[in-house]
Amino acid sequence: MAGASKEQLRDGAVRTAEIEAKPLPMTARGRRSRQALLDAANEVFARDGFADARITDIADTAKAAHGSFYTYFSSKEEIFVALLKELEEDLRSPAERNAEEPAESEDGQARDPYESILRANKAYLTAYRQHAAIMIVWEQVATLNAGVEDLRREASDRFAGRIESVIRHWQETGVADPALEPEYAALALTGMVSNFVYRWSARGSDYTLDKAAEQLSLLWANSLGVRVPGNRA
Amino acid sequence: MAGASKEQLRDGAVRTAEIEAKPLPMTARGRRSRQALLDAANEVFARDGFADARITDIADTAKAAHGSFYTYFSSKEEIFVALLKELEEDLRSPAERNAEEPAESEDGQARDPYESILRANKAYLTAYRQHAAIMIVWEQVATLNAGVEDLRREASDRFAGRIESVIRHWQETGVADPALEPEYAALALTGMVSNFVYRWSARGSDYTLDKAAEQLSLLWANSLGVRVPGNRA
Amino acid sequence: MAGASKEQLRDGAVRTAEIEAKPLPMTARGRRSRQALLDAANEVFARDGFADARITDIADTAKAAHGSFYTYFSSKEEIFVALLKELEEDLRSPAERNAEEPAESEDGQARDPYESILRANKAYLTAYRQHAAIMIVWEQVATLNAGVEDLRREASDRFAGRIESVIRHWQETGVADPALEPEYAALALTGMVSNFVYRWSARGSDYTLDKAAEQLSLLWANSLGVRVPGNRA
Amino acid sequence: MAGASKEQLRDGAVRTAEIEAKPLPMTARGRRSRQALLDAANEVFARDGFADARITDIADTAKAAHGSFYTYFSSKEEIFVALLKELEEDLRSPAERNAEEPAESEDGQARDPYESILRANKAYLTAYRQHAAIMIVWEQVATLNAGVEDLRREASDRFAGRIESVIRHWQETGVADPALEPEYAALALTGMVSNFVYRWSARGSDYTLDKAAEQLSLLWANSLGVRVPGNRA
DNA sequence: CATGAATGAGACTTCATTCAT
DNA sequence: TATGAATGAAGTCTCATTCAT
Repeated sequence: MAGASKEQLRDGAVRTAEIEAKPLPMTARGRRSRQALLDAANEVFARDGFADARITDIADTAKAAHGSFYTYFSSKEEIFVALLKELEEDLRSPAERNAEEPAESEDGQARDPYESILRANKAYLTAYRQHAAIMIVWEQVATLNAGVEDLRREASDRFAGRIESVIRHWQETGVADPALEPEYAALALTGMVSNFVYRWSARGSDYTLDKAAEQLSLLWANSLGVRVPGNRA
Repeated sequence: MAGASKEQLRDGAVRTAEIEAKPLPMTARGRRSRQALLDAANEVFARDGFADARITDIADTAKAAHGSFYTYFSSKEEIFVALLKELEEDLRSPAERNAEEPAESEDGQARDPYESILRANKAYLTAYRQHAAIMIVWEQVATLNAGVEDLRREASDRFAGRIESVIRHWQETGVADPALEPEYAALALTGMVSNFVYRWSARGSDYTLDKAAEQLSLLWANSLGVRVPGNRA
Repeated sequence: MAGASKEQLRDGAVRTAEIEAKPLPMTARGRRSRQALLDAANEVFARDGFADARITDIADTAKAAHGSFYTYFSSKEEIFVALLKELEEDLRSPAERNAEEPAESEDGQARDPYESILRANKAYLTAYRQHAAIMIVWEQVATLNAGVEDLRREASDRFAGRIESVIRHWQETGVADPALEPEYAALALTGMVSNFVYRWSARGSDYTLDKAAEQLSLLWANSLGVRVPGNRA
Repeated sequence: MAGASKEQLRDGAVRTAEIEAKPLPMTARGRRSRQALLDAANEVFARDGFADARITDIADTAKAAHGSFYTYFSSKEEIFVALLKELEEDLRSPAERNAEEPAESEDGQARDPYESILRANKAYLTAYRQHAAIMIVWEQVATLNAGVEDLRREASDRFAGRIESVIRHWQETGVADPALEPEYAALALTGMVSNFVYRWSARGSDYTLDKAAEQLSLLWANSLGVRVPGNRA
């Protein structure tokens, strides 16, 4: 009478209690095992996608017994979400730390708008590239699961929101085209970059990162009406 | 998706592309059954995504016996591809027929570039909107299966390719920024639109289609350096 | 991604729909298979009890593939309940048909009260004996599952209720001790019989059915104050 | 109860009876831990029944590590038997001490038979009531495991045996109906009481203990032919 | 002794696919 | 062709029990 039976018999009332996330391990050994499973999950999800990833494979890859998986996670969903949260930290560092830097360059001058755009795009492309496989899976799963969808929307809204205020600021200071709706523009332009890198990763294209960053930034700058140094009047 | 499926997808990456073993039905009754299955598949894929769609559900939705499915299709992949081919016809009509029109308006004048962009975007948004759910699934499956991936790349390359030549033409005629690489720009801009409509569908946003088309076209025109009528110099 | 995954991903909202009982089979072959599973379940439950019965064993006993079980039942609980319902029919026939007979014997005389008791007890013992193993399991499972508990209570209340009115009638006609509360007495006396037969079955006792019926009836008659023919004044 | 359990129960039927391998703890701390596990087991068995009780839960409830369970007990069966032995002490005190009292009341007169019955029933109902949940589990497990079955039969035989001699004695002294077989009567009447209290516990009935004791005793006395003070001739 | 992590056998379920009618 | 029952491989999850610290 493995598993299901108890719940079924007792109307689930007694022990169900929603989806109680497993507690973090207390010992160092436990932490190592949990981390090994997360690393393995990253590898397996990246390779097989969400739907085809098997818990068995994750455990095997982590060199753990099947059952050990359930010591730390209660489902494929749960480890996937845990993985994304870990990933977010990584992404926030390179991608956002940059944006949080002062708007001035080293020489104390206000940073040139085009240069800001270029730096941001380069940072984004770099970060995405590094985690491309799992990012793609993330995008795929987003449509299926509310929790994941939220994480994703949150992440992209945070980014788009920052861009939106920058655009607004540039409009106020006469740098950007006032005919644009900052909300639409921010959504469209951030989407342009993420879609570009997605397709770029999906096919084995041979665009270089620098060239891509430069072209995307040029489109971005033009579209906003931001002057690009060294470009035609 | 028990067991078999994974293998199929994997093998599919290698072999699928041109299977389509089952012959089209000869009798009217047969054609009706096949069409019912296709319609049902559209509904089920749109609702459940590819991985979670069950052949059982497709058959049930089509009010056919499970076994009947195999009279017309030999796998989930096959009916999915058949569905996409049907879909492409629909998409080509509104979205591309437009683009295939002569570049001149009725009065014999060369069509205004911005107007071209606006028309194209509006047509694309309209078509995508109509088939949003299945388009999203298409995008998801693209990474999993080579046959589907090909269909998808083909479709978007066809579109991006056309844009690419337009840009090239506009650069030659001094309408568009010569600093742009047409290939990058076409990929990025078509991606911008498709990503926008994707996110737009995913959330229940309340942007109107006209406003969205206008803003996207404005960004697009600006980014290329195409003059927008009635906008600041 | 077998089973669980879909439900988990989609919040269970779409397809869960409570516990939709499987439809009865449409073909004769299907009916035969279903019946074979029920018979097998009877055998397995009787031998192993509810908790230790394995679906695998039921399927094997019925000479069906594991998966076939799920064509007709969706869980161990469901087949168990189906089995009990079938059992009830059997029990009702010998045990109750008897009680529903006219209160007069063939010669047109009002039936002797003691004789009524004896006949009822003998019928009950006979029926219970025949299905002893599964009845015991029924009693065990009753505490665990609300649906089964209800079935059981219903069955015994129906029996106790009938006894209660008989006692009341005998009290009114001066046959039975008026100091008794019919409700308590009915519960206690029906319980006495069912408990007796339960313990009797559990151990391999060597009491004979006739002797047991006679002794139980004697206790029963005495306790109510019903005169027993041939007994001391 | 994954896998192992079934075998254990089966083997248990053959071997269990006298295992009790683990030695009692030497230190005070050890004794406290053991007792905490027993108390926890009582709670968990009462709530979940035997088959669904998990060692994990027992350990958790006792606020002990899972591993600690095995310091004191080597299986679910073992702790269950240990628990029953503890329980028996409790039951023997109120229920049997009473019966072991001299058959005379304080004034030196032989105790009235009806009064004896009433006292015994009241004591039994009280004791059972107090431990109802675990008693029910006991009854259920009895069919599964020989060791437990023995304990149970021993307990009820001890009780029924005593009743049997009382009946025999009353028959010899002309107090009870000589047509009764003392063995049957004792089994049936003790069963009547235990079944009554069982059903009474199972449903949330509102019978009072005193009323129940009185009615059961009345039935009991009547059935034996024992004169009930204050009742009709 | 206590702890909590690790193990793995075993049971459950699903569903694509085949087949007899 | 249509039907619906049968099959079984594959994957999920649980939990008693062992073990290193």
